[in-house]
Amino acid sequence: MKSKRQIQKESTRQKIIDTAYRIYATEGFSASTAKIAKEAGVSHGTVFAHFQSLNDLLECIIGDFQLSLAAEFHDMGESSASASASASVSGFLDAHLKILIDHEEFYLRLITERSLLPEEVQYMYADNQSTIAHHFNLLLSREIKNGIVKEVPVHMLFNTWLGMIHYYLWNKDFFSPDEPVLARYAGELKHTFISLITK
Amino acid sequence: MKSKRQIQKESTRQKIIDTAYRIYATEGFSASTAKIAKEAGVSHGTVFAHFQSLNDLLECIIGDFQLSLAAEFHDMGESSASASASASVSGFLDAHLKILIDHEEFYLRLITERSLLPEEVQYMYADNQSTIAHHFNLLLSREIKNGIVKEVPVHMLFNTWLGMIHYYLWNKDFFSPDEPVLARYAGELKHTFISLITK
Amino acid sequence: MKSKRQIQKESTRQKIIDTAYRIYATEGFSASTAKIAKEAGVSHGTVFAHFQSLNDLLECIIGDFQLSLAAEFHDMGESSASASASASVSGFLDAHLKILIDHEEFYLRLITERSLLPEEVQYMYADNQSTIAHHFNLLLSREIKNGIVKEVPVHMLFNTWLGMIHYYLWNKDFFSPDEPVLARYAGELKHTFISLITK
Amino acid sequence: MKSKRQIQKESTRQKIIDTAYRIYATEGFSASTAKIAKEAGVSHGTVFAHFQSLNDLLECIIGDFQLSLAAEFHDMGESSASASASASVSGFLDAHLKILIDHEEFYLRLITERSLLPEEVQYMYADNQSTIAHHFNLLLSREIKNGIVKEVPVHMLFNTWLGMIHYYLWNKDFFSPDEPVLARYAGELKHTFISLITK
DNA sequence: GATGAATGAGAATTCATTCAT
DNA sequence: AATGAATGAATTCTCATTCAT
Repeated sequence: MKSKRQIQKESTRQKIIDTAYRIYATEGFSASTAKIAKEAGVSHGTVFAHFQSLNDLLECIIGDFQLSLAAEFHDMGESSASASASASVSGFLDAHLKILIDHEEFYLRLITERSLLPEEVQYMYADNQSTIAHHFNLLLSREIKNGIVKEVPVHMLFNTWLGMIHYYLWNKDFFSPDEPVLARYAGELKHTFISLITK
Repeated sequence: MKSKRQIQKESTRQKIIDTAYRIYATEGFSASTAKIAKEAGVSHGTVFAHFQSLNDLLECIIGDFQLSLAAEFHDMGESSASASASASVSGFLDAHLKILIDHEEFYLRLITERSLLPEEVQYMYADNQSTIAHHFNLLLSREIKNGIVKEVPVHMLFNTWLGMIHYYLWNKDFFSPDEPVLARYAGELKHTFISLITK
Repeated sequence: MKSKRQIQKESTRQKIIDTAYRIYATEGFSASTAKIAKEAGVSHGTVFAHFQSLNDLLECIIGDFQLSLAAEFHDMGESSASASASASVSGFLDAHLKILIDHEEFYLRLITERSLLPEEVQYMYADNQSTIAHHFNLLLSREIKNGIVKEVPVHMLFNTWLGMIHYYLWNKDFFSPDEPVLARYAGELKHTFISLITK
Repeated sequence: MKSKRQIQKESTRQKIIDTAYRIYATEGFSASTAKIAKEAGVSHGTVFAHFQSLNDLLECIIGDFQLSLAAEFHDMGESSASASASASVSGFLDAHLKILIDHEEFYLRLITERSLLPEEVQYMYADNQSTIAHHFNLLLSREIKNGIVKEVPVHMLFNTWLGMIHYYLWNKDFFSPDEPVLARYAGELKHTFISLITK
């Protein structure tokens, strides 16, 4: 049972988190704490009442993001596993792309402005990738055994796939400066990847 | 025949450039001009005596880097063209990797922090990539015609290759925190890529 | 009812304003924000917490000054109008001089360094002069009609009067280096002006 | 007999002086020594080989200006004295205006940016005015004795005249922002002044 | 005598962080 | 718990001045 005060506190904290997420997604991680406070409708000091430092805030925002992404990846894995027989690599790639497309803006900031982030945060996502890697690898291993996919170490296939996606995100300004990149190139990316991995 | 003063001036300029290059490579492009001056053993003002502004310094350092990289890429293309008949994709990938391996640290910063850099510098990057893409595509087109490489649009092959490399660079801390990544994974990357693109 | 913090904030702001006013009056408008902060007993950053920029500070200080001067000029006009029949040029000049005498130091800086000030501030000056010109011209027009004052365009009479005053202010160091000029020469200035304009 | 070296030296000095004068006239006294050197076609250090400090340069430039102005005023006085009988106040004012019109640009900088100048220089012109004042007063005294000009202390008449002129110069941006003020208002100024001083 | 590279003391401004309220 | 005024270190950049060449 939470006291009214605790509820209030958590609501404030959430307001800060939501605002920070939104501002970071749209303006990048160099946004000032003062701006976040203002947009969140709280005082500047309140930010530091909830987060010891800017680093803490970043860790929280980015950590939360990674967690929610991980959860989506997990669900994705589950659903493809539950429909195991019919689970296809194609369907998996679609699901993966969909998730990234849904969070492109923030994800893009994360990979393009990584150097602005505190060290603790910079590599958080590493853990995260393993969830998706796991399911991906299961699926691919089966296809390799079935003789459909080339006999390439599955982790390399995964890295190739992620490399392609990140390359497009990272060069968004080149590929698609004014609208989301992933949605635009999803088909081409998937098609190329499948062409490459199949015998 | 240079006067002593000209030599000294160029030496100072070079000290600044070298120091800036080193600091940018190790700490990233947000290093302050004051720090560069201090490490170079010159006064803060001297930096601005040689470069009108921080942007100018960045343009110079990054521009020089891009130019030297472009020159190396060009030579690489030439040598593979001169040995045209025997020119192999494999050799090309080796050459490409070698160049990047030689400049890994700075190249890593460049691709990691590109979005934080002034616009003028960002364009250089794009120009540069097209040089290598050109040679790469020529080679691959031939191999496709020869029926060795899969019929995938060559630009996608290029993007896949660069994606892989950048992915490993970008995740250096995960793949190889204490030593250069590319040297370590060059073989695996090349092998994977060739396995994928060949029929 | 103001909270303690509001009072303190305003007190700090006032400290900055007062100090800036004093320093500008004594040393001119090229005084640095650091100096103002130090003399005001606040940190340098505090100046920018209260004023977005140096320009804003100048606008505030000078604007306030102009406004208070304008108010005094306005009152002066009113009182001479209310006593319309008996309103004399002589009284008007006395009132005008009195106001300037009260603010001689800052007014001197304003007319001496106007060209160095940001544009926004420069316009204030012009507006201000027109207020006093208006009342002055009304009075003089009547006297001209009455045949007391020479038939010279009233704007030229105004310019002559202001020219005389500004000339003495501008040459304070020559006329009266150690004490206010206007107080010292008010009588002579007024007497000369009246002698000149009367037939 | 000057050695070649001395001649060279003086020529360099003169180049600096001429350039400084021109730049100060057109851009104001905040022009940097580096710019003056560059425009003069000499090295930055050369400026300081000829003038111990920026202040020295300013003193020289402004001093020279004052001297040449004084010389012109002196000649003006002589010519009006030589033609004594026919010398008129009107002619004198014309001559005075003409000299100022010829040097309006620099003179304007001198009176509008005085606060940027070192103290030693700020009041130089005081001495200068006495030359013209002398002739002016002689002429006016005679006219007063002749009953043409009002019996007002001649120094006040002089100050009034100078006040008018300075007022127009000082407010050039208001009276005539894009072309010289004095030439434009010379007639009006003179006419007003004469109207005022005559009985 | 002339050079011009190097200097270093400022200049305005930003911003995460603190703490009395 | 929330406030927000105050802090001060850090940033880029300017410029008169010096001195080895």
